[in-house]
Amino acid sequence: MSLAHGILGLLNYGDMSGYDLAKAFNSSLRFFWHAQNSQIYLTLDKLEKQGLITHNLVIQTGRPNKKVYSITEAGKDEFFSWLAGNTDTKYEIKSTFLMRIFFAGNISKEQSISMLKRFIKDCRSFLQEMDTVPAYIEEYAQIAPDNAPLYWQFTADFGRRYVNMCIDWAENCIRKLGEPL
Amino acid sequence: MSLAHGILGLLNYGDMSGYDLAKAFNSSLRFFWHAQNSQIYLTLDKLEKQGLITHNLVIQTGRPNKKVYSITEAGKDEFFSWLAGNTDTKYEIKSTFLMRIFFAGNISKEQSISMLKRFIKDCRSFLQEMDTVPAYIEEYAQIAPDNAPLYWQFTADFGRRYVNMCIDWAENCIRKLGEPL
DNA sequence: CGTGGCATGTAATCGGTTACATGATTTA
DNA sequence: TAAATCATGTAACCGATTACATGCCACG
Repeated sequence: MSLAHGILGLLNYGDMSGYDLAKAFNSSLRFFWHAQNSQIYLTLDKLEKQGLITHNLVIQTGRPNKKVYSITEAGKDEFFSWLAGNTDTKYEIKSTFLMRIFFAGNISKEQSISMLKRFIKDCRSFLQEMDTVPAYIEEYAQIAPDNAPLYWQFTADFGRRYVNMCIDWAENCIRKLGEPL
Repeated sequence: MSLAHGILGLLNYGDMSGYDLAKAFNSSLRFFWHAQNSQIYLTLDKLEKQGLITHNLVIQTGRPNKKVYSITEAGKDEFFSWLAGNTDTKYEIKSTFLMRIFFAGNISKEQSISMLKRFIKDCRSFLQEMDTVPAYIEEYAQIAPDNAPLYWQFTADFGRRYVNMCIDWAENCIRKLGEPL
């Protein structure tokens, strides 16, 4: 449901191809929505059938042709009513990793500590990847109006805080399990 | 995929009905996995077809009859191999709320501040609900072995830290938007 | 007399994942 | 010459959501 609105929101900033959208989702929007490219193309078809977007085919030489999508008036209406809509917040986390921790009483303390350490390592490498994000934001800032990049940074900041929280939590777990860091 | 393993893990602690499982998911496991009861019954059927669990019908008077499920040997094998399996951590957050924030450059500053305040309010009420969690954990601790409750507390702690992080983040956003708290 | 707890499900739909398929061009 | 980038999709499947359906009993 929200992938569709994310696409509408991006197209509201400017025309893009499916490929461009996939790039945006896997860079600027990755902190709160991961999207497979196949899913993006599927959603694009659906939105077009609903009349919320249109495309025109751009013939390229030396590169594959592409479909450049634009948002329609109906699409803008839909997007803005979604944006202003009800904001009931649900606790949304689904994590197989935490499920494993929940059942870690069944495995040895050493095993669970190594799981937690692995988790910390993954978090740290994610943090490093994240350092390249400001560049993406500046890149897209060219097409977006005024204060939009501020909000983009808010979501990136959320990502950073989340991952740091994860690291703190995991270190605390290890400490409670009685092993020095 | 993980709902199934969560069910196997719970049944590994002791026999339960679908109703009991639903209660467990909506109390102790809520910090990392929310499950609809319909989905639980569906998954129960699937697991039984796969021979990972069995049930026997318990006739009750004064109450609806119930199916009490038990894990089989095959189920235990599956559960333990999942538990010890590969632990690649993905950044898993999907949030419509953050998507709205991402696009908040399109609405007024006042509107986005009120969205953030609403978010903080929801987080705080979630924190309050969470205070009743230790009780649940003690209740289930009776059937679970030794150090299991410690890990349960880890996941509950994750939930608390997450929600607190959300509050801090949102307050910081409001501050950056130039309004006093 | 109404609410909440106990208890189990079906049907329709959807959103998403995984794997597969293709193929030219640019860059290291 | 191999890898990365550009570019778009299909097919199969699955996990999950939403809405609906039923009905008794205990408690306040």
